[in-house]
Amino acid sequence: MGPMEAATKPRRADAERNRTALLAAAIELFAERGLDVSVAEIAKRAGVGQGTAFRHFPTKEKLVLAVVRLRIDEVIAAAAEWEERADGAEALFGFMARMAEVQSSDRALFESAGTAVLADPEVREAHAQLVTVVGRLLKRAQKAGEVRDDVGPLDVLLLIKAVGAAAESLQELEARPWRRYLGLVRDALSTEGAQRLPGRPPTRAQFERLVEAKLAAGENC
Amino acid sequence: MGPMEAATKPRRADAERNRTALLAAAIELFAERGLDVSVAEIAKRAGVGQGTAFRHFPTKEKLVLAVVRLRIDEVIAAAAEWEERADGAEALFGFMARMAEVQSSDRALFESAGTAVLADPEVREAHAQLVTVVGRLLKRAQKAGEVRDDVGPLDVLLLIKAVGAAAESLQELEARPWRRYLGLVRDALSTEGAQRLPGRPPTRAQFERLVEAKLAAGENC
DNA sequence: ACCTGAACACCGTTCAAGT
DNA sequence: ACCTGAACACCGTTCAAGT
Repeated sequence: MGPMEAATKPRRADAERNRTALLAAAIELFAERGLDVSVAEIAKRAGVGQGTAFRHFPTKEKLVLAVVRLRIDEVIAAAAEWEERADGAEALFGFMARMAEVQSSDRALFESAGTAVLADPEVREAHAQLVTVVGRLLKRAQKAGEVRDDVGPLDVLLLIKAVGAAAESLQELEARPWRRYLGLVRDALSTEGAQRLPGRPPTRAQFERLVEAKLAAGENC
Repeated sequence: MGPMEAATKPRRADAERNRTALLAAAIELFAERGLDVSVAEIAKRAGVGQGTAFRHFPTKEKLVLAVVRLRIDEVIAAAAEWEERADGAEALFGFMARMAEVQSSDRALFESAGTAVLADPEVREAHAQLVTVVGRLLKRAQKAGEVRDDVGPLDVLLLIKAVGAAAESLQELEARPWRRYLGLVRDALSTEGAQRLPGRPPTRAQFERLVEAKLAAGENC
């Protein structure tokens, strides 16, 4: 193994196997029954002792965050795809639809979207990447004159979260309830009939400071 | 006491006092530290044994629902006020701003907005009232030609939830972050530049059926 | 009729003992 | 170096004993 792979420290073969088994079990169970499945059950489905689960993920939250990280990577890939496939508003809303769907199909990503997630360094980096690529999609749609100028990439991500929140109550009622609220967001972001917006677009720098302040203040024993 | 007051069954004096003390303590603690404060702590602040808490509210969820019910009553009152004070879009968005603020100041209302809340008969009735009065506000704004015709009162309530979800991450960053996203919703609901929306406005009848289906299926041991 | 605190089940987390 | 299951603390809920 070359020096480039130093990032992922080498693990014993069984440890590596157990880790991936735990992640797979967690993904399955979180998607099936939400975030309140017990770690004991995840460990059982993965075929390991519960002590092993806590060795790999020292807290349940860390396990959730590992799953969230995988989902964000998925979403980043989708954004990159749309960046090549289309342009302007089409690419932006194509991506937003994809992310809304991922969010609806897995509550893990949604429930922990925005707030404490950024405390985890890995998730933080993935989030930064996501903001960057969404920023590119947004800028192109704005340059084309199709999307209003007074919103930023973090607004876009928060709006996807908003769409998921609205659609959540209608989950079992329709196939893709988020389509309706994404339609409203499309009209909201359109340059047509855009009124002056209160406040300024949130920035990643602000987000970072907010997280650091929380980490400093919160004595999460 | 006349036959009209049969709704609220009479309680012993100490029971009545304990019940209100519990509710007051719950309101305080939920607002301060979120829904994860323990019932034991609520009981302690109310100055009663924890057994007493469970006698009045047989489950923690019931206690939360009682608080939610009070908040909904508050919001209904605000809607009625705006109905008298103003007209058209002004009244609708004045109300929406008020509800967004209540939602931001107390996570209890927000976290349990939309889904399982309607299983509780009291909350269900309050919710029905809320939908009715919001429907009136909405209809007037639509008649005035200021708000698009293809949305219903439940859309409005879900959009307020959405605004709260978007603003949540920015809570400590700005004073009233929801104002920004309510601004976007205003543009989305405006007749100006409204594109055809996928799906149909959700109805209360659908909501009721959804809840009944959940109650029938869910064997919440 | 209502109050109380001890007792129970469950879950996240830790750790001594194994390989 | 890693695995394991028993043990601990905490929380929602129940209940026998009190008034």
